[in-house]
Amino acid sequence: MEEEGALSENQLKNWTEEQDGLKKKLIVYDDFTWKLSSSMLKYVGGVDMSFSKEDSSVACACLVVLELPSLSLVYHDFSFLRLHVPYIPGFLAFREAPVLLQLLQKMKDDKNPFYPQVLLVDGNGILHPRGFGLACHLGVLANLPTIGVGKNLHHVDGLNQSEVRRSFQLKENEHEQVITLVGNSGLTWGVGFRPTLSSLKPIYVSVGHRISLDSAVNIVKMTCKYRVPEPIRQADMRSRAYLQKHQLSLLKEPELQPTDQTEH
DNA sequence: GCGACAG
DNA sequence: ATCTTGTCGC
Repeated sequence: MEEEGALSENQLKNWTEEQDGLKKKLIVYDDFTWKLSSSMLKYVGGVDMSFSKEDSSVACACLVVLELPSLSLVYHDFSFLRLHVPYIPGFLAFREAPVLLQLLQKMKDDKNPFYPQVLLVDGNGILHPRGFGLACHLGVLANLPTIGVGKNLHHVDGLNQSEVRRSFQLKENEHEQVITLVGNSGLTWGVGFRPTLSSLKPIYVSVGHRISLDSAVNIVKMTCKYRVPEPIRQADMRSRAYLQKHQLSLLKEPELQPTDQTEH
């Protein structure tokens, strides 16, 4: 009834090799036909997952699509399932990417007109020990522009959460909404972002796939009503609500198949 | 060796 | 990730 325990070193090695292999396809500049400044960007997707506290292998994945500039919801879909892969820092994609890809693929198969032009992912992009987090992983496999959004900082290349918060407090930065995350190596990994100047806890935005950091930050700005960009926030709230409503029946079914339910 | 470590 | 109400403040 629980997820698998510790993984073999071989598995981690295989996963590392898979990340390094997929990383060769990563594109970190704007690779799309629409223009941010125009009204050609209409459909922004968001994905998130919630988990049962009784059985952490029971999960609900949610994909939403919001329409710009109103940020109104035009699509949402869920998948309820049992996960058999544990969460290991640096390997989140192997736990969450399969079901999220399935939700995207279903939209594509249905030729749904609201298929997202860009996807916001709860989890990092290149802000990752090997420069290939969940947002990159999803972007490459779905061949879709993606943006990574972390609610906590994954400590990479000497980056440190409290230091980022401190630099937002500096007087020279008191009017800054964005702080570039430059590691000890001199590489830029992403930005710390605060939706309001009074926000104490920033979010961390990094390039996923087929987008530049500058464009990624602009899209986050366009979709941020609260701390977390609205597409991810909607996917978060809806996956949590769906889980709480249905988990009783799910906990009773040891071998329940993944079930999709589209509503819109 | 020890601690840190997206969700 | 998950638990969890009210409450203080703009």
